Amino acid sequence: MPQRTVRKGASQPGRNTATSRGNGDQVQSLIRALGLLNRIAEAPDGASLTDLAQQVGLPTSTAHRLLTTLEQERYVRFNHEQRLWTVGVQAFVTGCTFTKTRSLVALARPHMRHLMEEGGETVNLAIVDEGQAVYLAQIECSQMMRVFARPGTRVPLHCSGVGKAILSATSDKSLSRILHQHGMPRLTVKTITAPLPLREELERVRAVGYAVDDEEHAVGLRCIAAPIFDETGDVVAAVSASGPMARIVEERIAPLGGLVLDAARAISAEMGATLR
Amino acid sequence: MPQRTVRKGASQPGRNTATSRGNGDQVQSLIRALGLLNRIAEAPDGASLTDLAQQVGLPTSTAHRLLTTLEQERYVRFNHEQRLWTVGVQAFVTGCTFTKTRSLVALARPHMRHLMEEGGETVNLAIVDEGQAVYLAQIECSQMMRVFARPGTRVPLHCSGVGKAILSATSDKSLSRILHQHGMPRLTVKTITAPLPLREELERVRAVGYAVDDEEHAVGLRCIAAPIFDETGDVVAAVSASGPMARIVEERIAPLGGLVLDAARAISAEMGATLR
DNA sequence: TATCATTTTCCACATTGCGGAAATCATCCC
DNA sequence: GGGATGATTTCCGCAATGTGGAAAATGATA
Repeated sequence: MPQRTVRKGASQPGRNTATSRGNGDQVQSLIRALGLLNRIAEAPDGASLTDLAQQVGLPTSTAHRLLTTLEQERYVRFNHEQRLWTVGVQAFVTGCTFTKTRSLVALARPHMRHLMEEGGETVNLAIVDEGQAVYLAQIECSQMMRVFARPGTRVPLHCSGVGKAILSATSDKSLSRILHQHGMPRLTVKTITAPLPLREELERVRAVGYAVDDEEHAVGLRCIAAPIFDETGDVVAAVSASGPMARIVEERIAPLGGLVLDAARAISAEMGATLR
Repeated sequence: MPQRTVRKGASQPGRNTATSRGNGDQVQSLIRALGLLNRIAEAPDGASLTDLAQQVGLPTSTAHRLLTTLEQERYVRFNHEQRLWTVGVQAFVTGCTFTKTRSLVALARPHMRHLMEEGGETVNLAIVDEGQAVYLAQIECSQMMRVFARPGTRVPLHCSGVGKAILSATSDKSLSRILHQHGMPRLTVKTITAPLPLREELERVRAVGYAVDDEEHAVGLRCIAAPIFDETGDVVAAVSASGPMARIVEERIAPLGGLVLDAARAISAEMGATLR
């Protein structure tokens, strides 16, 4: 008897009269295909069919069928020489329209540019999603040594400038939930990895208005960030200016923090937030 | 008897013994879901369920089921107030990894930056896909008046700088196929809308090495572009510098063209192309 | 409150997606 | 070159899954 993966709905096994179907059910093949797509996106230089099939727990034939369908629609590409699957053009085209729908990016860009010019450092914009930050846009500074933070990248909240800025304006209940869900993995020796020190740190952030990430995410990197609010008063995003420790020295933190805070406030204001 | 959309394979209707299945068949529900996703991406500010269902030719119940599944995986978002579907974060995250896999972007960036600094205009990188150009990356200049060309946007080849640069290095056979497939829609009064003048124009492009888009795509916009080749000698992309007519005056075309050509050659060289 | 226009849920039906197995294609090692 | 290994691609019978009509909920409009 062929073993079938049962639906999420978890109907009693054995019983399969038509009426036993769960209610909140979704399209299986689509969920599986998107799972494959996510895995491909996670793999830095592509993944092979067998790897992918194993990762998502599907027989290769099924995975192959889904992949070729995705390929037909140009959401994935198959490199015949290397026999690796990578993300396709159409996924890029579709994905890029995300920022178009969020007027946030359009509103923020001029302020980000201004901040880059005043502060002289690369400026990033990130939004909150599922307890993580996602970089949306970047204005690069013209220095030789620059910070890399590709739009579309996810970063943890507990150990990044934008993350701490966001958390500083998050309710304690949400904070606990996020920490519980994602934990506090250590990325560098300076990463804060316990809730209590983090809460103390967030208290400091609230006091000055901006967060400082001091090599907590990557060695040699300093980052200053402030939260952005929407018209309901909720945090929706954060702006940051970041650069190498060698350039953003101790004395520059306060003035740069002021500039970042100004930019964040200006963007919040455009979003319809009432200044506090 | 419920009417079912038949598969691509086009087996004889009525006959549905197991053996009648076509060979090149794909997963229907996935194709439909991606179709919906594409439509959502095309709609500037989101689309309603009924609109979407109508556009892709599906009953609303089916469209709704697919959409909620896409939503569950965060590939689309549903705005409850406006009752509109828009592209979701995960589509953005996945789509952004496309540029990571193409080392082209990484190789090109430094040269693009250099070109922007030398030329003082916004620099774009676009690749060829299905007879169109897709903007991949942009380095903005610091002028107040800047050109907008969002990465992920598709543009026609016959009426854009990058497009003409690409076509200038395309075989005549491919050129005919592309023109036949996409036509030559008029975007401005200056758009070239007939094959013969275009071929003459491409001859001029080949002679000087760079293409000039003189308000053919958008009024007031001038754009200078050159093709990028890979190690096999095929065109894979183009770089461009673009700005307002008022700034890129007649006398600047030649020097700027030289800079653009230099950048394109440098990137081609990094891609392993042998200079001609 | 009544009417219309959407969205969401429900459910029987059979089409469509599934996966084991076999065939094909590449690559490596003797 | 042969043949063994590991991957991809095709095949095909089975029934689970996706489908779409219709009805129920929800919301907007008058």
